[in-house]
Parts: sequence; C-alpha cells; structure tokens
Amino acid sequence: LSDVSWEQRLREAGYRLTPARRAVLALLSRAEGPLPPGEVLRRARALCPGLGRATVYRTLSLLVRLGLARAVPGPGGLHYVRAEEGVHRLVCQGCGAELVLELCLAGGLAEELARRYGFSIRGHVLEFYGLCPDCQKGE
Amino acid sequence: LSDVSWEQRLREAGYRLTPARRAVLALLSRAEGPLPPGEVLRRARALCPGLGRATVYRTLSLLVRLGLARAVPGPGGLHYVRAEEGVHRLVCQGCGAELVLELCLAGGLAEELARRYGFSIRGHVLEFYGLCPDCQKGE
DNA sequence: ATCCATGCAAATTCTTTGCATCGCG
DNA sequence: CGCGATGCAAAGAATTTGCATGGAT
Repeated sequence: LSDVSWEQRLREAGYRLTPARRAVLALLSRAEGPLPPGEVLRRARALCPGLGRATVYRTLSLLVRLGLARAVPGPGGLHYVRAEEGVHRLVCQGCGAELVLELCLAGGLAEELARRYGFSIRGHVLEFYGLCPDCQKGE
Repeated sequence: LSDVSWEQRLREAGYRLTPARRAVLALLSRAEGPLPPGEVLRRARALCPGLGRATVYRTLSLLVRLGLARAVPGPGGLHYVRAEEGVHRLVCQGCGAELVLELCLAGGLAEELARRYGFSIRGHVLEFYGLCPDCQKGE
C-alpha cells in the first residue's frame, strides 16, 4: 500500500484528508515496527506540530476500522502497525525481543475463509511466541 | 495443557500455587475466547471470592511470561486467552465480531523457525482481519 | 517460621469525551 | 460556506505500585 492509495481509501470512505491524518499515516509507513499511541504522538508531532493526543487515538482507531492499520499486543497495551497484507513476527516472551519474518502462508487460506464465512478479508497476523536463545538459559 | 501441567509449570519456575492463581488459571481454561482483565476478575471472583484486581493483573502477566497465557488485541485493550499451541481467529474490524477457527497450518513452520533462529517456540497466533457480511453493507 | 503472594487504596498512566474553533472539500 | 476534524482540558478507565497482612511451602 502506497501513501497515495491510503489517501484514496480515506476519501472513498467519506473522510477528509487532514494534516493530522497524513502525519500518522506517513509515520506508520516509515516505522520499523509496532508503536504504542504515545510514541506515535511523539513522532507524528515532528510532521505535524501541535498535534493533539486525542487526535492520535481517534486517527488510529479510524485507520484500524478502515483496515489501514492494525493493533497488536505489546508492552503496556496495544501497539499499532501499518496494515500490510500480513504481519509476521517472532516474539520472545522473556525479553520482548522481536523478529520480523518474511514468510507468508496464509494467502490461500484467506480465500477459503472469505468463501466459507462471507468475510471480506483485509489482512492477517501470524505471530510465533517462545523464548530466544538467551532467555532459554535463564529459565 | 491440562490444569495439572499448568500447576507443575508454575512450581518448576519457582512460584507458589495459590487460590488466586488457581482461579485465574481455571477460568481461562473454561473461557470460550479471549477476555479483558476486568472480565477475568469478575468471573474469577466466583471461584475465589475477595480476589483483588491487582492480583489479576499480576497473575495475567505472570502467566504470559511463563507461556501459559497469551495477550491478543481486543476492544478496549489487551484480552487474554489460555495459551494453547495455537490461537486462530477471524475478527471483524467493523463490529468486533469474532469467530474461532479450527484450522492449523503453523506446525511445520514453527519447527523451521526454531531451527533457524534458535527460539524455543511455545505457541502462535494466527488472526484474519476483515469485514463480516453485515459490516460490508455499511461500508 | 520464612518469604512470597495478596488485598487494598493511592498513584500513575492510558483512553475517551465535550466543546469551541479551524479548515478541507 | 458547511460540516467534519482538531486541540485542549477534563472526565473516566485501566493499570501499576507501596505496604501491612495472610498463607503456601
């Protein structure tokens, strides 16, 4: 998804394209991983000075509703990532270390689910949980 | 995972087996899906009257650390499920409706990840996000 | 008997809401 | 211009922490 198609999707759904939304959108695009709302605010202010906390929350939940972003469990609550077709992570339960995986095996499955349940599938999350080599020692 | 093996795992890790922990453990076992902490408290009090809110939070995060439970994104924050080998859901981004899926396709992959990254894999989450038939109309 | 775990309540942090104003379309 | 979107501040939830007490081992 390019930034342009994001903007189109907002418009299609009847929402306005504002500096605040552009900033959050752009920020999530560049982020290297899931971010908590507070961090989204901090970083987005570089792109949109004076941005308010409430707007970040409103924008994040709008983006999730539209399928442009996704919430994943993280330290201290929900973290947000740009919704690509799939999110694939390997997370250590000991230290929280996180690896982004390059695989994808859910494509065909998504189609079957769409058929079977009538869902329009927008994306998926595949996360593996375990202990990294270091944390296995401490166990 | 049976309740018994949960208890053993707590002990192995050097933690005490208390009524509060037993209650939360038992509750998650019977739950039909992920629950928010407040709901865990409400239900667990049936099994352990006088259970405190703080204890629920402490217990949930302990269970996650030990790999006995897992946090997933839900309305209003994190929800918790008993960690089985895998969690598989189909979630509507419009209304929050949730279907539990019976499939599993991650088994072989887990082994490869263990080999490649040295992780000890304890479980996984596979979630599909989209719009249910009803919410597609409103779009 | 020893400490870990608990319950309570306060402190802190996170999220939502109300409302006047601003600015996109 | 009109109405949706914003920022601020206050309200409301959710989560964490400190500490004296109770209970598991």
